[in-house]
Amino acid sequence: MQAPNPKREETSARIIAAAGAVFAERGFRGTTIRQITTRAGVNLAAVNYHFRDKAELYVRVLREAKRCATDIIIDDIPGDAEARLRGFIDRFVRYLLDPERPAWHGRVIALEMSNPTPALGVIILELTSPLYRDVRALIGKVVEDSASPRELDLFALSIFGQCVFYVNSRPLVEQMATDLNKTPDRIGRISTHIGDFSIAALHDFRRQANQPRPRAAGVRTKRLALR
Amino acid sequence: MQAPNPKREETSARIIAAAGAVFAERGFRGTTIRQITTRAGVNLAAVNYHFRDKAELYVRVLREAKRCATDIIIDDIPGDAEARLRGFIDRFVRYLLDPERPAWHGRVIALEMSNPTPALGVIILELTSPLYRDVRALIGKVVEDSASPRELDLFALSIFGQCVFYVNSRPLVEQMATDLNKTPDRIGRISTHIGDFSIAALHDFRRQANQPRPRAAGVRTKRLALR
DNA sequence: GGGAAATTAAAACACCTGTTTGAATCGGTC
DNA sequence: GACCGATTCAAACAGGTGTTTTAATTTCCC
Repeated sequence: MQAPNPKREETSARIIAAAGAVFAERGFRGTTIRQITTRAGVNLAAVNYHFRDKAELYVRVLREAKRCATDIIIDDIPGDAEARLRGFIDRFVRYLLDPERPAWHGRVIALEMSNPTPALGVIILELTSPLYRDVRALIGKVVEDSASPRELDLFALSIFGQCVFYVNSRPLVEQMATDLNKTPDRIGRISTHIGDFSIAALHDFRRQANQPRPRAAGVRTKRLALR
Repeated sequence: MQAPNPKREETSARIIAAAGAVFAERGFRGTTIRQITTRAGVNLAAVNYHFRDKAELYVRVLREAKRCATDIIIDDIPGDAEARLRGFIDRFVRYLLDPERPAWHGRVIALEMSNPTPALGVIILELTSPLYRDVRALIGKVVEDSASPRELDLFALSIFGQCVFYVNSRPLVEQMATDLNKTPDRIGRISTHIGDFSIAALHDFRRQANQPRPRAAGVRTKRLALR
């Protein structure tokens, strides 16, 4: 009624919703247009009519996932650097795992990163780059600028890695940590843990950086003679 | 010459090598038999002749990756629990990232875990289950049995997550941590970092568990009012 | 209600997929 | 050299893929 094409919006939305779910489950290559249209309850040709082709539909799905990720921005989180880092982790984990939102929002992005298509560069990196940069800067504040750029990267990757693992290797998580999945506030529990775990490691790094003589010389640099 | 079927062994091996590389790059569903046979320089029908079908070849590839992962076992690593945990992390990271081995060994398993096929249960979990169990027990020793089963799971997942991230989200790692990839001993640097990061977090947990009154009450359990 | 545009529907298209076929070639043995 | 099983090869197969086509239907405006 409001737009010149009322039905168009509806079926487009239904296709995107169905496509998001299937893409998140089977990846771009593993998904067929017939799976999408069947799930959406629309005709097979609808995808090529409303979107140009399968690739463009995929881009639209990624864009939608990206759009819903903008509220992860950490500018509005109050408190000191540590609290803001905890806040980011909480939001990020919820974005990835919260069943309230369409389950595919986080997973379709994680899948695209582990199995990239040409869409990776134009969409995903646009989303992750500022996020990564902000988190990296935040970590720098937590350790009071005592880390080198390379160390900042390692810290950031450790934090991202912990978060993404739950959605990227879900079968393993569900198989191994069986009683964790039964926890009532599972997501909150995970988020709090990753925050505790990471903050503790960063504090330890800052402490060792501030006292030039490490408490146990050689421990941090000990390399193992293996293999 | 040695076996009753000299050529058979050779082309089988070439197919497995080529298939491993392609499967690791594009996943099971995204890989075509023609890609494999072209890369291996063998006839198209060779796959169905030497292996029954594509699925069985995939299982053989996973089995090969699993076979080469057996030397990650941590029984033979000397030292205390902390040193053994560091040793495991080092071996695991090298298994995933070391370009010396066929690059697909770790990645084909990581891909299978993020995008499972029916082969997941019968191969991958056979490999990861004992690994996970051992690491979990090792963590228990590091924190001197002060962690609940659920907390042990969270710790183990944090460590695995950090390691797997580098191979699972490789595009992001390469794009973001640019100068890390230029580091000469990149893999050793990563392994050492994950060890430091995790051990520090575990030590902090043990310290707080041993002194019943936490140094800053409320910090560990503080939940953020976001969204 | 008539008519033009937008949308849906069914069918077909060309192409690629995994797999099979049957003949050609190779390897060693008598 | 002739034989025979094992292996390779080119060709073809049935089925599924993304996409296009063409007609039917709906929607909205006059």
